[in-house]
Amino acid sequence: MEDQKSAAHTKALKQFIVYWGEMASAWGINKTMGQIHALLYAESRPLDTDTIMAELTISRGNANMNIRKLEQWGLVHKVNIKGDRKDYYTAEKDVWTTAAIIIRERQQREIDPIKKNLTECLDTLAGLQPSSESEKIFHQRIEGFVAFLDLFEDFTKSMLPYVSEKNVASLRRLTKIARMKSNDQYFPPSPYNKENE
Amino acid sequence: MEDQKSAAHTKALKQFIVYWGEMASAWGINKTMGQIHALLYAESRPLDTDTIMAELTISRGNANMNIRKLEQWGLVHKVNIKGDRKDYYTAEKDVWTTAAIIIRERQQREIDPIKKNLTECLDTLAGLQPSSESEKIFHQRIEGFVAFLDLFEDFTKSMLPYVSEKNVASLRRLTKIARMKSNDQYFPPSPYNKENE
DNA sequence: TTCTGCATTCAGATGATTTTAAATGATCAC
DNA sequence: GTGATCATTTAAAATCATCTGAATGCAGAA
Repeated sequence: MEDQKSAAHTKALKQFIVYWGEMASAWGINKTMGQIHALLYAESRPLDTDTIMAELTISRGNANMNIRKLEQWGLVHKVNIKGDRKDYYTAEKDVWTTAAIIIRERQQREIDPIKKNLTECLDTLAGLQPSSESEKIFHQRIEGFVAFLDLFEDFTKSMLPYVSEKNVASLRRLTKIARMKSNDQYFPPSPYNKENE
Repeated sequence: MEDQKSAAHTKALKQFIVYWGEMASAWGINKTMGQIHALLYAESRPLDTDTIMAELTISRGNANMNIRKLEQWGLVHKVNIKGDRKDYYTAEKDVWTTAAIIIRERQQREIDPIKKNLTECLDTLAGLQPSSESEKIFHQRIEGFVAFLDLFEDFTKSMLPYVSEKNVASLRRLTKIARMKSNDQYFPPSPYNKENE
């Protein structure tokens, strides 16, 4: 059952894991969690904890903690193999579903609570007559930001279900519509050209 | 010129700064950087370093470092006031432009290099005849992921310039289109209901 | 029941990031 | 030139997130 892997495959897999781990940090996911996910995403068959530990040279505790977090998120699923007491794990394989899950988690854990707080903060101000120009402006700024979070959430919720590996083409079409409608082609250029380092 | 602020305003401002700082962490920006940005975003007039230091109770070095980072990102601009040697700073005020800048930075610093690496990784594999089923699958998985990053970038670049405070309405329309076109209303539900903690 | 094989938890170790405080640099007024 | 004012850099300290390894828990086998 265990199929032989070429050296190139092994090397590429290792790199893939490293890169995915790095990217994970960019998405509010810790390195190990990302690497475990990469390993499971790349492998066709489910792996057990010991294999994961060995492959990534991490401790059992670390492996366990992060596997469970991945399970909670819904990115990884437990698989039971009959006649074997060990737990095996496998990853969700559709990248879009994966992205949707990650975005949903971040929304829930990081954006929603802040939106709630800011809305409260706004309520406090709402009753008062703004006593000065700067108060009025401040008020507007918070409102603007909350509106942004709202629309962003709305947008995310609309877009995510729409995309999956099955209808990437449709998304491309939508992207094109957006681009056409966009008369001012403003995409702020990076203001500095990696001058140093 | 200095206008008096009500207690409610001051309290709300403090909270706003705290929340923004928290949210910043979720976006790959450190807390102080986020708080300075919040302060400058909320204030109508430019502030100098000493005011910022006092307002956030942070050291000069810390203030300086983070102001400069914000400037490099293009989220904050230096303002010179005639007859004053001090530098004053003010923030970009359009939330969408702000979001666009943040996303662009993250794209550049975190996603692009990984995409480049993965593409190379893929090139290595490309020449080889896949020697087994799992190699073929692995190959497909990386391809899938790179395609995802490509489309994501493309999408981001299309959408961001399109949105700004001036045309939020158009975005709403687009969101509606997306929602209508989306026949399968799949938005993965969170698999766990904050059972503990 | 006890033993075995895993899964899970947790206190402390490690390592990364952020912050500070003090030193240095730059520019202007005199 | 000198002193004053602010900006910038730096090394070391503080803080924070992550990881480990040993202890504990739990379920099935004998």
